[in-house]
Amino acid sequence: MVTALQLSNRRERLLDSAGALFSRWGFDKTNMDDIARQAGISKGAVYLEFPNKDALFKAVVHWEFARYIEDWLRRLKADPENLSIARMVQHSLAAVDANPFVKALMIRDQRVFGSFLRRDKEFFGLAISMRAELFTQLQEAGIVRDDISASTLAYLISVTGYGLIAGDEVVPAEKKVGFEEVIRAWGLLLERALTPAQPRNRKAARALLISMAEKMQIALRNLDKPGTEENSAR
Amino acid sequence: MVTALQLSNRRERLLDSAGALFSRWGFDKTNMDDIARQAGISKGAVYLEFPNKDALFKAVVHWEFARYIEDWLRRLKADPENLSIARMVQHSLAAVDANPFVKALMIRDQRVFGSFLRRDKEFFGLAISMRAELFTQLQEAGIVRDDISASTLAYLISVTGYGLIAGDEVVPAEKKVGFEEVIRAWGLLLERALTPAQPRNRKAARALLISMAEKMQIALRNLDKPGTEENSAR
DNA sequence: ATATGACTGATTTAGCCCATTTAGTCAAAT
DNA sequence: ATTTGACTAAATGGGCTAAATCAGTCATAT
Repeated sequence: MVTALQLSNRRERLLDSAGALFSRWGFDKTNMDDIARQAGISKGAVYLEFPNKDALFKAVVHWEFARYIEDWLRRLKADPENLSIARMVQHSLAAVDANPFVKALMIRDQRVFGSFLRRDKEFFGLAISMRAELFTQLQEAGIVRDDISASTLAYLISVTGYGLIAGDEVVPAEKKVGFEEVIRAWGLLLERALTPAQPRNRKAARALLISMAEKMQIALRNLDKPGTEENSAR
Repeated sequence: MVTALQLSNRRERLLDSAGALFSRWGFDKTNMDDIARQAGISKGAVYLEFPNKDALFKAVVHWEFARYIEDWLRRLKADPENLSIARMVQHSLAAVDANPFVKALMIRDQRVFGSFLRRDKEFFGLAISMRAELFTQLQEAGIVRDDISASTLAYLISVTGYGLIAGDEVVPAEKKVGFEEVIRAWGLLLERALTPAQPRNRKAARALLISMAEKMQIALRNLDKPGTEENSAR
C-alpha cells in the first residue's frame, strides 16, 4: 500500500499548495499549473486527484476548515482553565485568526473567492447550524442561559464573531485594538453574558465541549473523504 | 430674513433628495441633474449651495448621521424603562436599521459609496472615538464595568454592532433571525455583560445617557454648519 | 500502472474607437 | 440679486478585435 500512501500524500500536498495560493492570490488569479508545480507534480496529475478547479477549491475549503477545527480543539484541550462557552468562543476566534484561508472564508473575502463566491454561499449557514446544535446541548447541560433560544444565540455569536474578524477591514489603523486584547475582553463579556443565573455542571462543561468539538471534526472529515465523492477525479 | 430661510430650505431639500437618490442608486449612478430636479431646482443652483459633488455627498453623510442621532435620542427619551447601556445600544441599532443611508455607511456598502469610498474612510474611527468617550463617562459614573478599558469596549461594541448590521449581507435567508429578536436578545446579553459587579447610580443613568447623546448631536450639527465651512459653495 | 506536458477550445484581458453621459461653468434671463 | 440651462471638457461605457491566458484532454513517456 505504499502507492496508496503516496497518493494521499500527493492529495495533501495539493490541498496545501492550493490553500496557500488561493488565499494569497485568490481563486481567479491562481491557475492549476502553479498549484501543481508548487505541489511538485504536473498539471495532468492534478486531474487524477480532482475532476476540476471548483472541486479542488471546495476540497480546500473543507481541508482548511478541518485544520481550523483541529487547531481549535488543540487549544481547547491545552486550556488548563475550567472550560466555559466564553473560552470556547475565544479559542475559536483565535483559531480563525490564525488561519488566513478560514479568515477569508468567514469574511467572504471578494479577492480570495472571486468568481467562486457566486456559486457557493452556504458556509455561514453551516456555521450557524453547528452552533445552534451546540447551544442546544449547552443549554440542556445548564452551561448556557436558556432565556434566549439556541438558534438566536447561534446567530448572534456568529454575526458578532464575523464583526470581530472583519473589524480588521473596517476600522482605521489608529483605532485598532490588538487581537489578543479583543479576545481577552470578548471572553470577559461573554462569560457574564452567557452564563445561566444558576450555573450547573461547571465540571462537566469541559468534557462536553471537547466531545462536541470532536464530533464536529469527525463530521467534517467525512465531507472530504476521497474516493466515492464527487470531489475526486473521474 | 425670508431669503435666508428659503436658502436653508433649499439646502435641506437638496440634502433630502440627494440622500434618497444616493442610497437608492449609489454615488456613481446618481447625477447632479437628478438631485437638483428632485429638489425642484436647477442644476446650477446646486452649485450655489455646494462647491462640488463630493462636498454634497459629505454633507449628506453628516446630515443623515445627524438624523440617525436624532432618531436615537428620540427613542432614548421615549423609553419608559430605567435606561442602561444595553438599552442605549438597542436603540442605537434600531435607529441604524431604520436609516438606509446610515446602514449603508456603516457596512461601507460598495454599491452606495462606489468611487467615493476610496477618498473618505474615517467614519468608523469617528464612531469608535465617540463611543470611547461615552464609555469613559459611563465607567466613571459606575454604570458600566471598568475591568475592561473604555477604548476596548468601544471597539468591541462597534465591530460587533457592525456584525449585527452586516449580518443581513452574509447570512443565508433561511438562517436569518428577525431584527426585532436580534435587538431583544442582544440587549439581554449586553445587560449582563456590561453591568458592573456593584452597580451604582442606577437612577442617574437616564439623565447621563441622554445628556451625552445630546452632546453628540450638537457636535455633529456644528460639522455641517453652512457658511464658513468648505462644504458650502465658493 | 502512473505521470507528463504539448495541445485545444473557450474564456478573459487589453487596446482601441466612438457615442453618450455628466460634472462643473457662465452668459443670459428673470 | 438670483436662478437658469445651454455649453464644454472630461470621463464613462459599449462594441469590437487581437492577443493572451488557462481549464481540461490525451497521446506519449517512464
